[in-house]
Amino acid sequence: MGRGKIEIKRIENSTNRQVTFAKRKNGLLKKAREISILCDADVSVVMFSEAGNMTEYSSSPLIEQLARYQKESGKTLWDVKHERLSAEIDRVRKENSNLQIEIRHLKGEDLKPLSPQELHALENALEDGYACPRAKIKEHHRKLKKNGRLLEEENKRLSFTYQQQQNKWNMGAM
Amino acid sequence: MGRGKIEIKRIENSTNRQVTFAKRKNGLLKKAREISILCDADVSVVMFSEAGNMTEYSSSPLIEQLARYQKESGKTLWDVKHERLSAEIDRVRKENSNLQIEIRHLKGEDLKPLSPQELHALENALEDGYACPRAKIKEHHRKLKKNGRLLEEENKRLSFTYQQQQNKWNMGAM
DNA sequence: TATTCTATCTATAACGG
DNA sequence: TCCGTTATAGATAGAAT
Repeated sequence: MGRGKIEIKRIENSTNRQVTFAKRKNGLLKKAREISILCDADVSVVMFSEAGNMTEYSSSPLIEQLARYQKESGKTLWDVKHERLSAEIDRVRKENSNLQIEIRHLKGEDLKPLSPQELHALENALEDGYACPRAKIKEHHRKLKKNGRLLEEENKRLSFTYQQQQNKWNMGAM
Repeated sequence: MGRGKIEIKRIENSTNRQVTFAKRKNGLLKKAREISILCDADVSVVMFSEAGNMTEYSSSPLIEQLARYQKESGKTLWDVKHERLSAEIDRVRKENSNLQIEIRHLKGEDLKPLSPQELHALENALEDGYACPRAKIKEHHRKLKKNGRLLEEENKRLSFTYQQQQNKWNMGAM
């Protein structure tokens, strides 16, 4: 819905991502309210933006819905919490370590333990679309500098114009 | 949306109410999935139909989102015994997210938000010592292939020697 | 009761300020 | 960043099956 169709995958542009979040957040809350009213259902929605801001909607106190959830699902949220949290820490730590390895590989370090298949995948990651990152960075940097120069020039022009204006006024005042 | 506009109030006809619940439930779940993917957000939805049937969607384990909810909202859903575990998860998650950003930068993506200082640092990371990772990878790959060939040759030599040995023994036994 | 159809209504992507 | 607008994609009410 919108001027163009979009694919459901992470929006790479951070500004667009935030804008879309704000819009869709409201849409989701509206839908949640509507279904709870229309169909006499209990609905809770809890959302965290990337930045960690929380939004919640709950047609009845969340705590009650959770109690109900426990009863229905047979999952004892509180009791097994410790185990699940520990498991999650393990998982996230492991992910962390994998990410660090990936970073080393992208920098060309620690390649020895890689299988030929993995090396191929790594080469592809660097070739397909990404080309040489260094070149991309340099180009981006150049662009920034260029913009910087343009702004400086504009600045000079403006202050010159301003100076002329001042001079005119001063002349008039004499 | 539909053949006619409807007012947002309890649907009195019980059959319609259930049909509408089934349809809108799917719609809500779809929207929840979409926003979590598009905007990299954590989203949980818990719904109970009138009949008490539960449906849940959670982009990450519900338990964690509840822990997070508790922290953000200041509402105590249960004992805070495990706050340290939650804090640790948050910490490692945040680190993960930073690592993912670093990976994108190393691949030359998402450079726009970087300050000139950060760009310099990134350039240095790629230049100092690491050179062009792609070249390094290729070289490493070449070496592996070469080693592979050497091992093959060594293998051939060994099996030839072994064959000779066997022949000798066979001769002796006859 | 669940699914399918489709006319119609709603949400929202892209854009402009 | 946060509105408002508009064209278009998507959701769904009502009906049929």
